[in-house]
Amino acid sequence: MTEPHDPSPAETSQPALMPELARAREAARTAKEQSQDRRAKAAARPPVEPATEDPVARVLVDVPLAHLDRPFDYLVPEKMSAGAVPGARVKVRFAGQDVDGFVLERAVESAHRGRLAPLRRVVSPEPVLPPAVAALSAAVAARYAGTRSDVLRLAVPPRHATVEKQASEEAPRAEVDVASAEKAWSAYTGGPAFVRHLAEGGRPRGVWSATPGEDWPHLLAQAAAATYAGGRGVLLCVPDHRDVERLDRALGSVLGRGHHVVLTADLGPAARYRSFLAVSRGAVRVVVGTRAAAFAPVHDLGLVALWDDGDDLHAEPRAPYPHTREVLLQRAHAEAAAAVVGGFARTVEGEYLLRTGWAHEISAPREVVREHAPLSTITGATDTDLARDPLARTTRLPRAVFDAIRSGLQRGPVLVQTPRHGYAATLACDRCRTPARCATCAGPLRVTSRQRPPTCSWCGREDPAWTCAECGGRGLRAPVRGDQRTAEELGRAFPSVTVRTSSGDRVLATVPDEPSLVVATPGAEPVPADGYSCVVLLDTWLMLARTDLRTTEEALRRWMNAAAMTRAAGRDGHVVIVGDSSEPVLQALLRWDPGGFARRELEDRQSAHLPPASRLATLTGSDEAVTSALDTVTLPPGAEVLGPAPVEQTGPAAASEVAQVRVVLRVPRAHGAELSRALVELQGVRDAKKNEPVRVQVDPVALG
DNA sequence: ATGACCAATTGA
DNA sequence: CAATTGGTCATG
Repeated sequence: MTEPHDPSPAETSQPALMPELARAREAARTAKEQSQDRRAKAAARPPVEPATEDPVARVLVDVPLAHLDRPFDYLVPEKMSAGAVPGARVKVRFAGQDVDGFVLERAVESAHRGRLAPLRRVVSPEPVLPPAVAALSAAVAARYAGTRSDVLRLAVPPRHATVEKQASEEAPRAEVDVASAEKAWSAYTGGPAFVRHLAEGGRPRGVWSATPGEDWPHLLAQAAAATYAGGRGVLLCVPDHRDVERLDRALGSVLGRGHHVVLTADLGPAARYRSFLAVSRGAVRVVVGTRAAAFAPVHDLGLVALWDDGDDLHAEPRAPYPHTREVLLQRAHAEAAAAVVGGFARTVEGEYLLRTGWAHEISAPREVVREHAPLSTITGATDTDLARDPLARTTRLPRAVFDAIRSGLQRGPVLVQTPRHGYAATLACDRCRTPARCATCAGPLRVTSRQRPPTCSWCGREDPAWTCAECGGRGLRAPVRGDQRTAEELGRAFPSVTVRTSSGDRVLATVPDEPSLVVATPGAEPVPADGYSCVVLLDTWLMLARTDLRTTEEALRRWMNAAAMTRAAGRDGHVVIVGDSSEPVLQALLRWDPGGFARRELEDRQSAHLPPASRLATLTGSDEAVTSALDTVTLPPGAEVLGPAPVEQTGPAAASEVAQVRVVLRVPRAHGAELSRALVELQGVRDAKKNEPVRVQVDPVALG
């Protein structure tokens, strides 16, 4: 979506696609029928007096069908003229039903040949869908081959009438010290210039690699303040609620009270709508939130900021599955705003923005990074290593890890990151840790019951006589110990120390600056008051055992996010990585080189024709549905069709549902827009024919 | 989705 | 030949 977006022709209501046909049909009806029709209508409803000014409203109706995803014209009764402003919610009669809709614009006349139905009701004159967001929704729908009504469900929160009656509290006058904002960014090459540019009303775009230990909420708040000082609005999106709270506090301390609002889905309907209205009314122009905030109608948008863009929480799980990064970059483009995409790690998409020159790099010189980085070491931990280490046999921890934890506990809190329980439920060789695969189809082996031998989760064959293809080993192990088990073991190894766990739905926000052990799953690490003295990354090989498109990138991101909480080497901060030191990704972690890793990863992806160099889309549905969709669709030149292949069923509903298959469509990135267009057309045709639905996903975030 | 319309198909 | 079913088209 970074390519220039042409204003969609679908935006304006067009004459009926086949006017001749429409006229012929009209003529075919007898004059008698028509006059009866009119008389019946006139009798049923008193004639509406059209508005004297702009009596036509172009309305986007809320129907889920792809071929109805275009504006329809309605007559505005004079009585509703004042309320039916662009962006207002209305009720209209559509195909014999009362449906919800948004007024996109008012017009003097309609290109529609027939009689216009009047608006039924103005639900509320509050302009909740301003033109910029309407255009954004159209662009996102087009990009993800979805419908605008689906996107609008994500973009406009449900109305709350009580809240709407209340006035929004206006932000006070801003007093911002731009010099201190520049100073906050002085560790980064080009940082102060970037901030100055923001304050001066410019639109710089940067991909920011934060140094380890960076107080990133403070820096984002300073960038926001600089933009705000120049009289413009700011939109900041972060992965989860804890990050929102941190950034909320940072904005409060930099901007003062009342200058920003928090906008997340978990605020609840009333508070969410209150925040939304404060923004849409222009009372407040700095917004921080999760992916639900990406569409917030910020006035005079000057900066969009995204933290940790690799976090899959930025991927919307509801159709059409837009990614916050793409939504924000589209906004930066369309609304001429600056953009910053930041993180400790760098995504290949971030690297691609640099490669194409769309954004420039904001990172610290090598010596600054070194100054902030902890001391990092890698220690091996295969069972053969452990067997040679008597201490490891009793504590199940390699000696180096045990020593590092003991030493770290002298100086402060110690974090142990362990892969999530069930993160990879597959089995692995207990000697070399190679994931165990089915001899017949190479699917992953799992243990489904204590009584049964290991079973392939793809083809279902049992494999009682498995041997490792790598080392010939015959022993299998369930690779995940889980955070609870790890915590118990550490408690026994360090009996006098407090052990806390943070994972799943029991996530700790912070941890005090005193000796204690914290066992956390990736992404759930509590923020230490003054840095961890030591961070241990357990079972790194396990995170790399997945077969997803982003396995390596995602693993490095999680490790860097944990390692970034460690004190600098100068303050005896130590990261111990348990894994294979020959792994290039662990070397990148050791050297703290997110850029180098992203460059290599992007090259690999380009040569393998994977995103972001290529654009992928998946079609999922029953075998028949997917096959017929493939017959119908007109793909752009050079498109590849991979599959169909059966989809691994997951979740509780899996057993009851019909078997699903999936095809992957792939085109060079330059043809991405054409692919999306083709898929929109496909969905339109299929919906119109009432075909069995096929799920279309453009740029799926995970592809196993 | 819902409904209207037309043509082809089925049943007596 | 009427009743039924299925495909196509339109929705303002």
